[in-house]
Amino acid sequence: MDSKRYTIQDIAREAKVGVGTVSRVLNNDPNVKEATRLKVKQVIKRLGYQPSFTARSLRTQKSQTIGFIADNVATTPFAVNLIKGAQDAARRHGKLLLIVDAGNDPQLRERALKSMLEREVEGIVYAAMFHQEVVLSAEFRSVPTVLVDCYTRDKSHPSSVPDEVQGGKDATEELIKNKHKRIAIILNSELSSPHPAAKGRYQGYCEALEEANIELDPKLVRTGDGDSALSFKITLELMSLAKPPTAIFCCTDRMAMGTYDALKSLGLSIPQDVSIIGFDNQEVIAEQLHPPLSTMALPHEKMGRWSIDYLLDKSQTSTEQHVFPCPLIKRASIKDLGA
Amino acid sequence: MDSKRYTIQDIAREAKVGVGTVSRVLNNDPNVKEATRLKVKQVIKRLGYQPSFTARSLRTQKSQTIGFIADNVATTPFAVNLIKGAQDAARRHGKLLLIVDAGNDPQLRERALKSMLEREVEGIVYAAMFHQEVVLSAEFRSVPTVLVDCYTRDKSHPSSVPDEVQGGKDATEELIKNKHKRIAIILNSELSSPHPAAKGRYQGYCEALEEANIELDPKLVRTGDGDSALSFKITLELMSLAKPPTAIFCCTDRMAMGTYDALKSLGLSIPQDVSIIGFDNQEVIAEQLHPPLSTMALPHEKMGRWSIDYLLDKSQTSTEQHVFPCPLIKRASIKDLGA
DNA sequence: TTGAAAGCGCTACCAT
DNA sequence: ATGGTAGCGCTTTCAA
Repeated sequence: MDSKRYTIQDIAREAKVGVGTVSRVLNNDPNVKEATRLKVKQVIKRLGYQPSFTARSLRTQKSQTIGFIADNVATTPFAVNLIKGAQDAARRHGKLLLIVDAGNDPQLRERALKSMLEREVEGIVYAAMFHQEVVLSAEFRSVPTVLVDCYTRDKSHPSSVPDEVQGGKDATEELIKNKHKRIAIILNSELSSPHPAAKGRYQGYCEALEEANIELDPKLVRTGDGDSALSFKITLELMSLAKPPTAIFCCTDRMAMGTYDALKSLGLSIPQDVSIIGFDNQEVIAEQLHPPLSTMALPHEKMGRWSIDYLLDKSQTSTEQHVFPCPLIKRASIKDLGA
Repeated sequence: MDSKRYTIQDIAREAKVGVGTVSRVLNNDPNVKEATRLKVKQVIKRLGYQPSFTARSLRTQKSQTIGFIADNVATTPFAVNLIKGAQDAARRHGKLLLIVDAGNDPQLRERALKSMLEREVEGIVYAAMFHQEVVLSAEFRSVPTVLVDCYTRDKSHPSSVPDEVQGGKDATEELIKNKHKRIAIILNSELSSPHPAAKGRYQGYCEALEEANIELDPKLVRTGDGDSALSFKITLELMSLAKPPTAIFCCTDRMAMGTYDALKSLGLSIPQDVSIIGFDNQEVIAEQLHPPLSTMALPHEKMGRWSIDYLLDKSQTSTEQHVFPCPLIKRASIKDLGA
């Protein structure tokens, strides 16, 4: 292994210059004669010298490192795009990410923060794996912190969240555009739950219906739990209505799986008999379903990217609450009734 | 924000002791009088002093940090358990993970390694997101490196990979145990491809058949591409055989989705008419499928955990190539023909 | 048991 | 344009 690390002194001695000059070469200081620069660079290359980030950090008080605390990556794998976005942005800025998954455990979260603070991170991004309100300890005030897919009640930290209302509205409008009038919605949780997703998506659904002058039929709004099994059952019930829906808005791609199954078990085909739109764009489902599922994408990658950019650029000066639109991903689960 | 960070000097002055003593208290050195220790601890607490990791690292040449380079987390979300396992192990050892997703780009990979080396990481774990051979630059020899879900041809780095053969064998045996004799297999890639998964799982399938004295029927072995669409088509063909299979081993849960669909479109039910076993235990599929899919789990979390433990404990002394078994996850897609 | 002092490898300032 | 030097905040001798 690494027999011996060279230091800036070794380079200086070998190149017969002062350490200051070596440092200047390292940092691309223009005040170095071209000849000297070349000479130094050569020695650096020959010895395979690697500057010590630690020493540099100590001196400059900049770690070039950002802490990323996630609340539960493992259980919500499709949210990894959040990390991908954050990481891409970090790389552009020349930073590295110290990532820890605190698994929704407040104690782990504090310990992670502490470890990161010790390492003098330049900031923290705290990411929830689904849209929710969070409460952060006061410690988070000691370092610039930006929130992703979550927010604090007092909006004291900058945050970025998906636009659930617009998503719900656009999904419904897509169905309306295709001349559907009897549009069922299967919510992903109780409207009374604290999670903004169900509430927002439902509100968007209502708004779209209203603007299109379609009367909301309470029989067509049902409450699921986000999983396929219950959605299967609900779909069966929906289709046994006197006037069954021609389209179903599943507030979760996972629920769409159950709905697909139920419809097929009834001998109905998608989208000929019933059109479906999902939400989340959980690729492994939406792309593998038969036919591929049209759905609203969560802007995970964009939110991740934004969080780093904002942290580095403006988190000192404001606490913007940024809302990202959820784009429609068209696939093949919607039929145009007007055609 | 952070008005002013205190240093060890501040604490020493305030507690009227030398910095050495403060340092000793910080590091739980037994050679400190209890009274002094208490006094110092009090000042530390009162001032909210946080030791600087950077300074400590510089002095001790230990960063307490490990680099984790992944080749493509984003496209293979179910492999995040790998990160989870690594991170849990790291926490137990009091280390933090510097994670970068190099997205299968060798150049990014080198840059990531360089950044990590600068930060004086104590080691690197390089993780592929599916089982494969990798070629690593010589740079990786300058720091302890352990491989996960991949290996180098010359086995010069310790590595951990899933036991594809055992997985394929156990999957097939589970079917045989349930009295199936006509067992089809849908491979996830060409046998000639460089990926060990298809080859290993197929080998396990052959071994299980042979040990049970079941003759292998070439008509029952088909080559898919890992996705549901092709698997759908293959399943249709399989079922139109003169003697169709009573069970299908899908080498990928995603392919099982297509198989489910095809079977249902034929009016066949699972597992009454045909039994299915998958591979990967991609939870969002296996759990949401109807009925839930029995499948072989990839030992991602265990491999991740092992990689850190091994790195910290023994990577200096050997280059073990560790093979982890793939456990069977029983759900409801297999019928016992003997019952 | 404790304090003082010497660095860890680097940057930045002050001379020259 | 360059060299010398003083720290950054800590740990670890060495003396006392």
